[in-house]
This record gives sequence, C-alpha cells and structure tokens, in this order.
Amino acid sequence: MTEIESQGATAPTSVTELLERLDADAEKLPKRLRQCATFTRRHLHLIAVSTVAEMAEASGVAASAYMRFCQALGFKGYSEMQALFRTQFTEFRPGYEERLAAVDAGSESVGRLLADFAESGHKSLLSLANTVTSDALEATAQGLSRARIIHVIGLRRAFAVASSMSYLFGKMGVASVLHGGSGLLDGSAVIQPGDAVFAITYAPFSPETVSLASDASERGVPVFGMTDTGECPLVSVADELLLAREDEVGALRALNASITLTTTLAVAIGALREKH
Amino acid sequence: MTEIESQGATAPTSVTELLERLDADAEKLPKRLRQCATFTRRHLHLIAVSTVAEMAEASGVAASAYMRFCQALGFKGYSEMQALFRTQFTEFRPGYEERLAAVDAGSESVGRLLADFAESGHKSLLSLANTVTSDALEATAQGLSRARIIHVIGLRRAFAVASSMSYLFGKMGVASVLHGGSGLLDGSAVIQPGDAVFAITYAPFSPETVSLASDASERGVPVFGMTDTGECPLVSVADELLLAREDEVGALRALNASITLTTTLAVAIGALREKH
DNA sequence: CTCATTTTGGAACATTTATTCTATAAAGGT
DNA sequence: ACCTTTATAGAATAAATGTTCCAAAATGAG
Repeated sequence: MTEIESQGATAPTSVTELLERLDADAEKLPKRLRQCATFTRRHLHLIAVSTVAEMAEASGVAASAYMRFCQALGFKGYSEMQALFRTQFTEFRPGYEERLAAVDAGSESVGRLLADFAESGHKSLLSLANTVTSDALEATAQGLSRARIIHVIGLRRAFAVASSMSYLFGKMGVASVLHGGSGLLDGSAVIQPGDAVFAITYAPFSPETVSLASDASERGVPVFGMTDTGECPLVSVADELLLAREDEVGALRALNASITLTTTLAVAIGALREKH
Repeated sequence: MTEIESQGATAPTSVTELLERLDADAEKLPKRLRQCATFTRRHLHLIAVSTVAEMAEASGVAASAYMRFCQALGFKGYSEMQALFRTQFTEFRPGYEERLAAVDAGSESVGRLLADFAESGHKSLLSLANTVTSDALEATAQGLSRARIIHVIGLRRAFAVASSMSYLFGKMGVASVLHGGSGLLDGSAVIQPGDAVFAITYAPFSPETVSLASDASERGVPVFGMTDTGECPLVSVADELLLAREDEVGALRALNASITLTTTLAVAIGALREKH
C-alpha cells in the first residue's frame, strides 16, 4: 500500500476541500506533480472545460503525470476530479419551466438567482446589438470626441454607469466631468461652449438629468444620451439618443447592456481622440 | 441539397451570432429541434460542460436529435458547437504586442467594437455561471445579511460596481455605507463590531481597499470580497472571496460579470434581510 | 560509487462520447 | 385515402479521451 493509495480514502467533495488539499500537499509532492498543483490552483476554472491532455500540456507535464496528480489528490482519476467542477454548474440547472418566475429570492437558492441574472444579461446584450444602429453609435462617438470636455451625468441607478464611463475617460486621457456625485448638478456654470454632454437616465427619468441636458442644449452645447425606453424626454433635446434596454428579472434589472454600451463608447472616443 | 446543408455554409462564429440564429430559426424548426433550441437558449452555459447525451436528455430529446439540431445551426456537429463555448476559457491572455494592436480601435468601426464588447459580455457571463459556486455565493449572502451595516468598498475601476451595489442596498432597505467616494477611506472609526465589509478590487489591487479589508478583519469584522483573479491578496483576509473573471477586448474589460454578480448578491441579501 | 526506490514519459489499452445510419413513424400535399 | 417527404429514435460505428503499464531516468541512502 503506497502513500498515494492511503490518501485515496479521502477524496475532496467540494472545491473548498480541494483547495485545502492542494495547499496542504503542495510541498510534499514530487516536482512534476507540484507543477500540476501550482498551475491547477491558479487555473481552477479550466478543469471543467478541458481534457487531461490539455491540462497536462498547460501545466507542462505529461498526461500520465497529471493523471497521477489527480490520484494523489484522492480522486480515482481525472474524470472524477472534473465531475466535481462540472456538477457545480449543472446543479444550477433549473427545471424545464420556461418563464422566469418573479423573484422570490427568499425561497430560491442564490445560485439559481445568479443563473437568472446571467440569462437576463445575455438577453440584454442581444437586444443591445439589435437596437443600437451603427450610425447612431458612430455619430455619438464622433460628436463626443470633438468636445473639449465631456460632461457625464447619471443619477440613482444610472450613477454607476456614469461613473464607470467617467473612469474610462480618465484612463484614456479624455477630459471629462462626472456630475451628480458631488452636488455639481447645476451645470450651467461649468458647461461651456465647445463641451458636450452625455446624459444617462432610466424610466422614471430623473428631472435633474433632463433639465441639465435641456439647459445645455439650449445654450448650443451638443447633447447625447442613453436611456432604456423610447419615451424618454431626452429624445427632443439630444442630438442622438441611444437605447439600451435591460431585461428584467422580476422587477429588477442588472446593467449589462448599459455598461457594455458606455464602455464601447468610451473606448471608441478614446481612440478617436488620439487621432485628432 | 437539403435545407440543412444550405444553412451549413454559415456556422455561427460567436456566441452573439449563435443567439441570433437561435432566435431567428426557432419557429421554423421541427418540434424536437425546437425543444433543443428553447432549452439551449436558456441554458447556454451548460454546453461547455455537458455531453450531447446530457444536453439531449435535458432538452427531452434523443441524442441524435440534438445532433441534428447542432447541424441545423450550421455546425458540423456537437463538438464544434461546444468548442465555441470552451475556447473562451482556454484562451490565455494574449501578449502585450497583440493587446496593443487590438486596442488600436480607431481602425475598427464603432459598430464592430460594440459587437466585440457584447460578445465579450456573453463570455464573461458564461464564465461567471461556470466559476462561481453556489456554496460560496450562499455563504457570502448569508454572511452579509447578518451584518448591521454593510460597508462596500471599491476604488478606481471597481467604484462603479461598488456604487451600483450600494444603490441597490439602499433601494432594498439594507443599511450600507459606500466607501471611497468621499474620503471615508480610513474606516477604522466607522466600521464597528457587528458590521461586515464587502471589498471589490481588481488586479493590480488597490492597496487602500486591501488595507481597509485587513484592518476590518483583524478587528473581527467579517470580510467578503469580489475580485478577478485567484492571486488577489484578499484571499487571506476574506471569509469568502468571489471570482468574477471578465473577458477582455484588447486590454479592456467591461464589467458584466461583476455587475451581474453584485446585483445578484444585493437582491439575495435584501430578500434574506426581510426574513430576519 | 552502487543499489534500491521513486518518479517520469510515452505507448498500449479501455472506456466514454460523438456521429452516422437505418428502419419506422409522422406530417403534408393532391 | 394515398403517396411523398420529412422527422424521429435507437442501434451501429467512428473518434476522442481517460487510464494503466512499463521501461528508462532520476534520486537518494549507505
């Protein structure tokens, strides 16, 4: 009976256990098997979708070595170890019921809730690609890239999106001001000719955002915007108004489409700026 | 030449394309194949980790039917379709040269860029569903829901995520403090026993976030966190550390996985709180 | 230095999984 | 109602993947 076989009695039954085992055994293992351990520890997520051959190559060892590694951990073989990671996902598998039930998170498992939001995210992204036209995007990017300073405004739910956009602008060396966080709401003083406004608001629309955009527009400053429905009051004041419809889970929405759209815009504008 | 063969010319090369194809074809497909379509549409993330047999059974059809479904979509077979979902995990970070070339977004049309980010978003969401375990999620939600006040901290890129989470907490009547925006960074005074910390930081990790989390942890306050790689220094101080890997477009990342994960958490915590 | 022990990589083997084929059933048109 | 076309399920086959074995290399103790 070898060392390895005696460990075989205790096969990890959860990722946590596996990680603990990895940390504990790492130093006792021979060279090649330790290579497996260090690579695997850093790239756990690959196990579920890779073959032994792939994991072995990525770890820089022979397939048979990776095999022994699995057994040293207490598994019967690679398949058993892989199963541990695969079942994590298939347990999410909800019944065949089609409709997303309204969120009754109290009775639902949190895992199921995540699956719902992920699904919702997919839908939002799809819808985004199908609603936003290349032309509108291009026009918005062009318009904003010509501005001296871009004023980003978004309140409440839109604030996270606005701040992410503003962060990206900063990263790319595009001058921008993030309104709304620090009481800069009356923008008339800061918003100068040559600037541009990017306003984000969702139904029910923040009056502050709308009025700031209107003011800017009246003073001849170009206004662009993003919202979630066609009924947004910004339609009349904005040069271009992008639509990012977010799918709902119950009454709740994540911000996948919005974040994706604004990130795209920020990157595009950063790139256009560099050319000027 | 049959209908199926004529579609074979155009096999989806991205998740986005696949989804569009699914939506477009769903109604034209025969009964069993439509079952495949609707199930697959809702459980996209299972493809990477399941066999045909499993997908077929879950869809309620024979394996050969699921096979024909893949071919109707334009793939040569199931393996080819699965590859589309698996490669996203196995692709390692491209070298810096490639990254810089990809960031040269000026050469790309803005519309194309949006498609890239949408595709990237799909990947991030799939990866999210595949990496986050139900257990870790549940533990985090439980842990945070027991806190008197939840301190949310996220700087730079993570700030948008933190602020969205904090907004949701507010909406759901969960007491929370958003650190980082207004110089509240030395939390020792505000963070009291009975509270909990949720820290968000991405590589390269903000020292401020890490030290605030460490301080809290040393003082016996439970710490939870979210990051994007296993190498995060929070591993050692956090009770649970969730991983939200974001797929990259060039060197850039949107925040789809993060936003989805934190939204899920916030909703779950709100629901748990109501029960107490 | 030598021998016993452990570790290693590759080839052989076994198992699982994907794919194709075929007979049967269902659907659609005249 | 008949015939033609299309869809279906299960059995048969092909491909891939996992696992074991063994000879050779490395290691380490005496």
